Amino acid sequence: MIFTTKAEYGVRLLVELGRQSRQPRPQPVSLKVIAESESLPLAYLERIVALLKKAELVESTRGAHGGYRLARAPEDIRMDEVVLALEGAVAPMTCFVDDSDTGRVLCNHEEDKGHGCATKLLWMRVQGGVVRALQGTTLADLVAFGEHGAAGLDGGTARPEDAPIAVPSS
Amino acid sequence: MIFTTKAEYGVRLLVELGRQSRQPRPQPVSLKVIAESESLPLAYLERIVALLKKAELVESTRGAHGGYRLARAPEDIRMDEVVLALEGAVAPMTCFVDDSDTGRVLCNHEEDKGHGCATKLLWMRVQGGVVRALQGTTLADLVAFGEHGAAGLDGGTARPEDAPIAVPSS
DNA sequence: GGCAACTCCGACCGCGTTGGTAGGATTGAG
DNA sequence: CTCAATCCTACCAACGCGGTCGGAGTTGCC
Repeated sequence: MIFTTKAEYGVRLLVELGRQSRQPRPQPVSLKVIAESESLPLAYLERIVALLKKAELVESTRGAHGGYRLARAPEDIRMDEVVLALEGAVAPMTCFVDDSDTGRVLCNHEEDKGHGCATKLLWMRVQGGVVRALQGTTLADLVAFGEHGAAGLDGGTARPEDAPIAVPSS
Repeated sequence: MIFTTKAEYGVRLLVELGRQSRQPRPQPVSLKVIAESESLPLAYLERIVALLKKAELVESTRGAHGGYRLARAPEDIRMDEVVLALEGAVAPMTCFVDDSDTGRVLCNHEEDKGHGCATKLLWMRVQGGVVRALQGTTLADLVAFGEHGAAGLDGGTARPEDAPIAVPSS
């Protein structure tokens, strides 16, 4: 499993806020409303939205009739930011560490007697695929998708026809 | 983190076998040799290679001078098969279940009052990216990459220039 | 002022998975 | 026979995930 429920719930929450944000006078939405609307545990949502706030993706107003709203327009919220805030990072393997100077990704066991870590090529490609999907999707896309149904699902998704990639018996 | 060490060790193991398989008279390689060569725990490797054998990706000969060898040529071993055997499946979220009749992926909470689960679009795109990277890479690619160094890393990988996607403080 | 509705914050906890280890049974070459 | 290898099952510590609880701070409204 790639993502946990943090990402799932967090994105659902943002979509809900994104719907509200298009109204003429967008009022802040309380977590209680969202929790009931999406059938999610309120206390858990609180911790999730805290991550989004720390990343400056949402803003909050406290007190009665308070709540949350988007810090930017849905078109300007890319999903790589969101997932980074919620899940911490998208790295395919634990051996992927960041060289904090250059920002380049590299592998722990590089020095394996001459030939570098052969698996690196694979993990780089996988990560590239994930990152591209994340960067190419905005919150506005998801909000629109929620309205119009399944339209746009095939845009760059290329659902594997021959390989089910289904959940096995395990 | 997307993959566990099962995938990491398993792929390393296959790469090692892939190197051997190109010799004129390919002898089976014992796990002990691989474990020492890659600095991996032998007992754990045994369990991992069992998964590969069950998926008919490797063959074994028992007894003295026994060991493992690839069941096919490295060019015919695609990484989606390998990861499926090792990790069980590649699904971005727990809510992705397989409709075992059609093989189509769908989501648990479809009926959210009219507008379908809006996050589905995102997870489909992500999964598509992963699956395409996995299907587009063969064991032969990894073996060749291990020899020639970093050549070929950019082939379709599109390393994100502006987004470090680095491991954060967490 | 006081209450109710919110956000905020830290501690706690059961559970399943991950990453190993231990120990032995079986098989085959020399 | 003996040694080297695969095979197989059980066991275990540590960790992260998903979630709860209780309380403290903030604000609108009567």
